[in-house]
Amino acid sequence: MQLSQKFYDAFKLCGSPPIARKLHAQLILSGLDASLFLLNNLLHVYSNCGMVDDAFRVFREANHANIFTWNTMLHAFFDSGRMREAENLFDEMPLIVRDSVSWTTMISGYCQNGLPGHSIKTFMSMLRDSNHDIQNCDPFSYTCTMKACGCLASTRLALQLHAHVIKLHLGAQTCIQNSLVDMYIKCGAITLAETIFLNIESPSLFCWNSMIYGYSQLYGPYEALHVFTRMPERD
RNA sequence: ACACUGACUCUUUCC
Repeated sequence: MQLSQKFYDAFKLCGSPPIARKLHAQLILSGLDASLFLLNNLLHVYSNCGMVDDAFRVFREANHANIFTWNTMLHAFFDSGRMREAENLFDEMPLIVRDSVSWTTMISGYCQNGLPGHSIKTFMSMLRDSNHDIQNCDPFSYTCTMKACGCLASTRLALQLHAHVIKLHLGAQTCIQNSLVDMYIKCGAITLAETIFLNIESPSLFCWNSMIYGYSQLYGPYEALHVFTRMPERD
């Protein structure tokens, strides 16, 4: 077995700061810290262990950062609530490097840090600034944006996003349907959620849970329970 | 090198 493979496996298992540091030291000693692939994995390990500063040190010392390096670091900052640093990093990213993952990380990062309004603004920037249409058709960008819309509880915006995903022919994708249902529920627009839900041949667990939540909020526990009993598979 | 980055619901007993 290759040594690099061993590092890769060890990174996958590593969940504690002392082990992370030890692996880092051994990576340097072995000379394999020249491998960007392994450095990217180390970056992810540091991020998972809540060691953002160590992650950033690895990032700065990496000679030729690729898209994985940038995006992993971006996510690391948001994960630890360091939004300003995430923003700075995003601004520093060369435009050629930025991809739909970078944008989606920004959108979801703001939302997870309690700033759904920023998510929407970022989404608008994405549509405006990235000329590549392919980059604007990533379903993950829309699931994250719709989540932010739900947090804002804006039915008006929800309808616009809905029209947008239909126009891009993303409406048949399961994750998009999940997000549409949940977005409308969070906006309190249960009729619109039902319209989507009833048109899905086999709704996912995500959808069912969103509907149950919606009914419980609007009609109380008994109606919610009624929906629950109609689920084909309960867990 | 077919390995590395972002999602969508609920839950996750401190009181």
